[in-house]
Amino acid sequence: MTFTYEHPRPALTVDCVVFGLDEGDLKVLLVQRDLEPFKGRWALPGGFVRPGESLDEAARRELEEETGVTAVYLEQLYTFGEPDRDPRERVVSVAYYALCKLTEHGVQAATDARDAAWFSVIDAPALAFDHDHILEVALRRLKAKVTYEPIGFDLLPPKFTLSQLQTLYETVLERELDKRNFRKKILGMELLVELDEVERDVAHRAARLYRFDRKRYEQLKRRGFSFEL
Amino acid sequence: MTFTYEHPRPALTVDCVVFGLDEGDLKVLLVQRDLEPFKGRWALPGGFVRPGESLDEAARRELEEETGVTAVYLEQLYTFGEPDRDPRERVVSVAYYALCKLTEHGVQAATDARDAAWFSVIDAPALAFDHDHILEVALRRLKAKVTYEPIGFDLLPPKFTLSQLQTLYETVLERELDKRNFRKKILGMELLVELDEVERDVAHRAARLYRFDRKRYEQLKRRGFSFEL
DNA sequence: TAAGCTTGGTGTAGAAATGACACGAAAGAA
DNA sequence: TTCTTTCGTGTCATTTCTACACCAAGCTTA
Repeated sequence: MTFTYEHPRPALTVDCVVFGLDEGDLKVLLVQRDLEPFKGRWALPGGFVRPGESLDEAARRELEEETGVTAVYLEQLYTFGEPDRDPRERVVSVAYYALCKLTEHGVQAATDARDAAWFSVIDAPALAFDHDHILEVALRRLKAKVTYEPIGFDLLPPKFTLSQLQTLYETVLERELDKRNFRKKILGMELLVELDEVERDVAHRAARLYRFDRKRYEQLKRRGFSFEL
Repeated sequence: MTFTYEHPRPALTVDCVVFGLDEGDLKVLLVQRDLEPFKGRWALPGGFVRPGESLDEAARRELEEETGVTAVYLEQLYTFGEPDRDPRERVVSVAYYALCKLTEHGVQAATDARDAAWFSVIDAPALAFDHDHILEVALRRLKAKVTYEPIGFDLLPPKFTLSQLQTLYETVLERELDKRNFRKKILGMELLVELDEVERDVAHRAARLYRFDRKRYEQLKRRGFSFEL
């Protein structure tokens, strides 16, 4: 079956930059291409937008299909449409970035569908197409976004310590933060619920666990609160 | 001549939200549709992306063709791809927003190409397709952006007074600012050059004219300066 | 079981940024 | 010459930011 139009149309794809957090290491999920062009090179997971599905849906579907990851946070990043970004033909790609809890999508993603694997963003390999550029834009956006919206929680397990949270911010922002000031700021936002529970199996004093109160966040956001770090 | 593909492809368009400033009034440039669907309704200027042209180029070209406006500032906004946003067939639209000096593209735009006209954003008519929604997103983005990047200058003539600049911010942000604090902040950024010139033909004390030092802005930006208001 | 190691958890003070506030000067209009 | 309008300017109180250090808890190991 074929489809015919009066004017040429670019192919439309979605690509996803999926971030995960492994201790003090920011990781990105890549898939290895098994077709030309760029066969064998690593690339962002993505694929064609299907009829009847929205762009968001396409991004979520491709991510799930190609890597098995069901990301919690997914946001449109930018649309890349340089005429020659794909050597075969014109392809316009709507890029998304996603955050997911690495603990839940651990190493098995590497064996799941195709060849997917997590790479440190600092030493990721050279990617296919203009995906290096897309990754760069995504990183810039992530850094900007965490400073004024509490999206970082989507990178952590549901229960976390304040130290983990601080490490997250330090990792993403690539700078150190003062422990006391950080705790003051974060707790002052009143977005965290202190749990009656502490860390387990650590070789030192166990830290208190917290969870992110998403409901409260939605509330405060509607009332126009800001969440700058 | 026709074009045939193995899979269905959405049509790809660009749409532009063009902002202009008329004293204390933020305006948006609209065109009246002369074809079904939504014939006679006002809509954002835009059109199909042509082969060989980038998305940015397409936006600039459509804007120029449909309205005669050559906007100074143009930035990609968001890509809208709900399957049913166009009743005829699937159309994915990459939306841009643009800022231009209304003084240079005054009322003549209304008579130029087709039927283009400036509307106050506060009482713009109901638009075709999902353009109301796009306009809303553009406004939100513009408000956010002016608070941390000095893009507002692209809405003013090359030489302007501090009062004009303040009115601009007050208009876009929809809140009043303190004159003395505003001047302190703005001049403290060292982005303005004081000219040896004052306003003319005003029925009161003439104000000093300034111009935006774009070179210096690029410099400071590279050095990581921020420009929060 | 005592000493040691590691991380958890807490407050204060000086510096900087913010926000509120009022009046004389300039220039054209009446 | 008087009136009207906008221009242009500084200070002070409050809030926010930033830098900084020590004891407590709990496991490890000698």
